[in-house]
Amino acid sequence: MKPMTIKDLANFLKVSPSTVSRALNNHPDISLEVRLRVQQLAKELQFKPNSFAANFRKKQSKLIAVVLPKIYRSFIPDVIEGITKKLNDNHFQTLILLTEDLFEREIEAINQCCEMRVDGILLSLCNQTKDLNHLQRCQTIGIPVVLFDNTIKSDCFSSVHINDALAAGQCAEFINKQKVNRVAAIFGPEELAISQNRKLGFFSALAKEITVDICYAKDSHEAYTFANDQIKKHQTCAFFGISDEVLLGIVSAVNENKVTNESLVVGFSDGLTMPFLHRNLHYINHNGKVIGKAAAAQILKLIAEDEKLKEDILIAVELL
Amino acid sequence: MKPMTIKDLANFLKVSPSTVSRALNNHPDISLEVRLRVQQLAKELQFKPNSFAANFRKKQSKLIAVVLPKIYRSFIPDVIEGITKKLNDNHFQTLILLTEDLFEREIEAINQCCEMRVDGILLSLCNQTKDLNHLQRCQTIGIPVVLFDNTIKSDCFSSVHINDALAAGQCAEFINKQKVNRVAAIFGPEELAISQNRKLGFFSALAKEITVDICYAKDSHEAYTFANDQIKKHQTCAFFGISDEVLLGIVSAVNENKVTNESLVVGFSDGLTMPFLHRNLHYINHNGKVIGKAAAAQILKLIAEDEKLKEDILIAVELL
DNA sequence: AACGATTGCGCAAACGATTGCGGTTGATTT
DNA sequence: AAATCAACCGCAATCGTTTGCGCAATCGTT
Repeated sequence: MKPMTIKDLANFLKVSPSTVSRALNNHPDISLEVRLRVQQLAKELQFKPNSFAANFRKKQSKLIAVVLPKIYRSFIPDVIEGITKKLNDNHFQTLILLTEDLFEREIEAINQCCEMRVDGILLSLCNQTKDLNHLQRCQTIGIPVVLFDNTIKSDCFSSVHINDALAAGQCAEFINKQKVNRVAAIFGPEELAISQNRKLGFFSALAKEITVDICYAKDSHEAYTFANDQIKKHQTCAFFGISDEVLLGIVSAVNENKVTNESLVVGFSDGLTMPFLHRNLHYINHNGKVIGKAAAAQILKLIAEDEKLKEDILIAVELL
Repeated sequence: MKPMTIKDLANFLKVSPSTVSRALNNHPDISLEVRLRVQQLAKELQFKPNSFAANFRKKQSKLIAVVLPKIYRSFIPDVIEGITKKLNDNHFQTLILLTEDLFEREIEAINQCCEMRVDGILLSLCNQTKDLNHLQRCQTIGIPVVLFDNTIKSDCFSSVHINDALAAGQCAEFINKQKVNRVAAIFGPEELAISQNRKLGFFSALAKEITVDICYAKDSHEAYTFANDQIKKHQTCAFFGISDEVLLGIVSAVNENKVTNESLVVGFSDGLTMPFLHRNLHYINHNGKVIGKAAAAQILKLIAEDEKLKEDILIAVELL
């Protein structure tokens, strides 16, 4: 059955289509009486204007694309929830594009966004991405972009993340106070900006007399192996982990070696899984929902404003 | 700067807009020569037709909505990845709508889908949902719907999930063989279909002489508390957990009571986190990616077909 | 050579909502 | 009483692409 159009309503009510349109949009030109009559019939008939036609005419999609490498088990789900909630409240919808951490797929995704005329892009870069040239097209078309989570420096695009160096420094200072003389620090892939920043912050704050064993782990398993080795070799009992995935490996090794209670584990976590597994875990609460909301808020701001200005937003975190 | 249109291209090439359109879509009516000329210029100028206009005209959005309660830490991220990958390969995009496990929000989401004219809906019900009346509108408009994960019986809509009862039965049989006489079984919220099905399958397969202590846990913490109690009360050393979240609570309790090595843990898991934390874990590999792909494939099939037929798809699983 | 079939392209009408502009009322002002 | 003005509503163009139909040119057949 062919769906109703604004014309059908207009014919039925003996008014013009333009009047129906304006009435439905609460345009002040339409008298209260007519407006109510239109709106009521629309409600009764469950009529909704074809948003295709409207968007086409108004040149807006009410769509925000979220482009990211993959939906890791922790953090990212929260980010997405934060984003969609914020966007929904403002009558925008969330589109998910996955790059699988491949640069070509990122380019492709960005192009698709342009073709679909999304109103904005929230982008978490994949690790191979070294520059932002592929975003030029967005700039010329005028699609605002906000970088989040995995970002690189840019003087064109807004970004949202936590102050990684500062937070890692807090972790180091906490370890300083614990009177340990050796710590195993496990970061993510070395080329990641996030790894670099946190490493810098960690080292510049850590007491000089503490020996550090470093590892760059790409997953839980590598973290586990390294932590296990360190325990066996040096009886290490203090650990720093850059993410929930890494922390999982650490805690697994600690448990298996039955040194759970003597061990101190510090790192970045969303606080939803890991504290269950280790009572002596101290973590920077890396709350995805907050970041997602902030990123969404920023893109909405950019859409609303005419002159797009860059703005780097730092989310405050605390050590729990 | 105003973006290029098909007319601009046409003027430049001294052909009609219709020819450009057909050339771009590889319509056989257009000679190879003209077709190539058009396509090359389009490539050079990075021209992409306005998909709004095209979709509007063709009455299709190339959008599939995924409607679900929330993005839990495990399983769902994989489902989403499976879906988007499959859809992307077929030139569809993924829209995420979160219901927060609220029935009103589910209705709202479905309505939004109808208004946006999505081409299909993948729906995981929220727990309050008791019937499928709110999907009627989709039926009359002709938007295909596929239920996945959390579903209820329906004779109109296709569904995709694993054979919960059978899989739970496999778990029970495994426990039967282990010569234990007591097991703590932890399910999810009692009203959930998934809980009911797995419980039924589990009990009908479990040896009669084994004593079962049941709990319905809504999160890791409740599972932990119950498991902890059971260990203290009955020295329970065999556990069944319905999900990764529940298993996390179990393993946490087991570890804390230092009965890790003596304990047997069986349940449903995606196999990505839990096997790390407990070496003696046997699990039904509840692979989200496979389910996501199957659901996406089904919705694509429904879109392609003219007469929408219902089909319940059972994903095979194995005990690892 | 005459006639039907095929190929290749343009014309113009959609698709459904929005919106600038202009026209019709009736009320208010001078 | 004429003029001014505001309040309301309709006309028609518009957004950019697709597509049914028609027309001309070319091709092949008897």
